[in-house]
Amino acid sequence: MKKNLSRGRPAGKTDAKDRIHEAAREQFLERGYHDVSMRSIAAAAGVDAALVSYYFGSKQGVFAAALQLPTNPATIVAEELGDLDNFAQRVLTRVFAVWDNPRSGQPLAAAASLAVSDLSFRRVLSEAVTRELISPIAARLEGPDAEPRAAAFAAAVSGIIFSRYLLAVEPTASIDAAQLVGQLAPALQRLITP
Amino acid sequence: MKKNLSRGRPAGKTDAKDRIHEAAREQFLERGYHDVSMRSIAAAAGVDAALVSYYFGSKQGVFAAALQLPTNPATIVAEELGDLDNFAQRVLTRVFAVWDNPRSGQPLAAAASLAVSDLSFRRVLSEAVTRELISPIAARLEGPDAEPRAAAFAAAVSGIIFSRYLLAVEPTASIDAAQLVGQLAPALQRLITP
DNA sequence: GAGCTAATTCATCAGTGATGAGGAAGATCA
DNA sequence: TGATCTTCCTCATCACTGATGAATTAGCTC
Repeated sequence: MKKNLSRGRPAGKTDAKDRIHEAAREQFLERGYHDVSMRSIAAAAGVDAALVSYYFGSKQGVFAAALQLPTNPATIVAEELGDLDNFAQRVLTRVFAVWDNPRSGQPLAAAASLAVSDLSFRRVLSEAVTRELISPIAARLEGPDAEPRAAAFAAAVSGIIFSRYLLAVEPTASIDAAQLVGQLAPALQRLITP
Repeated sequence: MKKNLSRGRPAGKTDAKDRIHEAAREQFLERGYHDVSMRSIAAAAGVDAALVSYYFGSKQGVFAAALQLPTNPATIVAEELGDLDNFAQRVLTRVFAVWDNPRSGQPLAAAASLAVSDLSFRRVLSEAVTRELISPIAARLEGPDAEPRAAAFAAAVSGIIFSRYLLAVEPTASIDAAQLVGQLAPALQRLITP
């Protein structure tokens, strides 16, 4: 549409890549993956659409770069794994804190929702869950069936996340986090220390 | 590409709509929503792409029609709601039976994964979960916080589904259904009858 | 047979992600 | 200084996508 009439490298320092990154992050967080286009990102950044490909390779590339996850869920587990008493309660409390915070929760939600619909992302996420969440927990558990029990715990937690943040099922989505912890923690704790 | 040279209504009875429906179902189940195009459906059905829109209105329309869910999850809950003893165990057993069966599980998985990535589908599914799953369960529960407790139960169950069938996290994805029920049922039962 | 409706293809539209060609500025090295 | 190379950037274009209006033909009703 709008011809720029200035081909070639512009004079002075260049911040186009940062502007693209910022515009991409804004749009992906607000509108999700499929409702954002290369061209809409480029337009918001005041740049030709080809430049997005030039810097980030592909749409998935921009997405991955824009949503650098600020809080790795695995670190939560690692930090709380010290002792297993009230493990469920502490993990849930921190999980809600992260996901309820827009700065960290929105990117996580965007990434998770893409993972469900995209095969290659799904494989990455599924392996990460096993490697960084389930295995460390299982290593601390006593008794038989450590691995499946840890997996059951992870599944339950991800279900809460799924319902509250991805599907937004009421009343789970709107309820106070502390109250939710109170209701869930005892049952989930039983999964790992029966 | 291939010109047909025969415009207008063809002679004889017409089964084009059924062929489209069948081709759509096949492709959606095998390749998911985004990797299937109107044109690929039409080609498989031996028909012009515009005919798909003509019969089903839109891509979402074909999708919804093609994946008429063969087993409504709500009926499982309704049928098991008779008494609350071992409710968790019975529901889990039936849930796994439905999702492990490809005929019913694949469409459910396809629908769920689209719901996560598409806003309008998400609203529909989220309201359906509240209306058809949580509210009926809550109505049977005694004590305070019936609604949130029912929601917590639904969240936990959907988490198992999410991990096992959508993300396919190991070992939850490959483990025997009966064993999974044994590990999960007691904890989940506590959510609805503490 | 006249007219209406249903079924079908075709042409076309605006939009998508991606890629190669080319141009202009800066960096490097003689 | 100048020649060459690399980086940054736009433009044109490709093969697709979902969608829609026009044209065409068959069957139905009166």
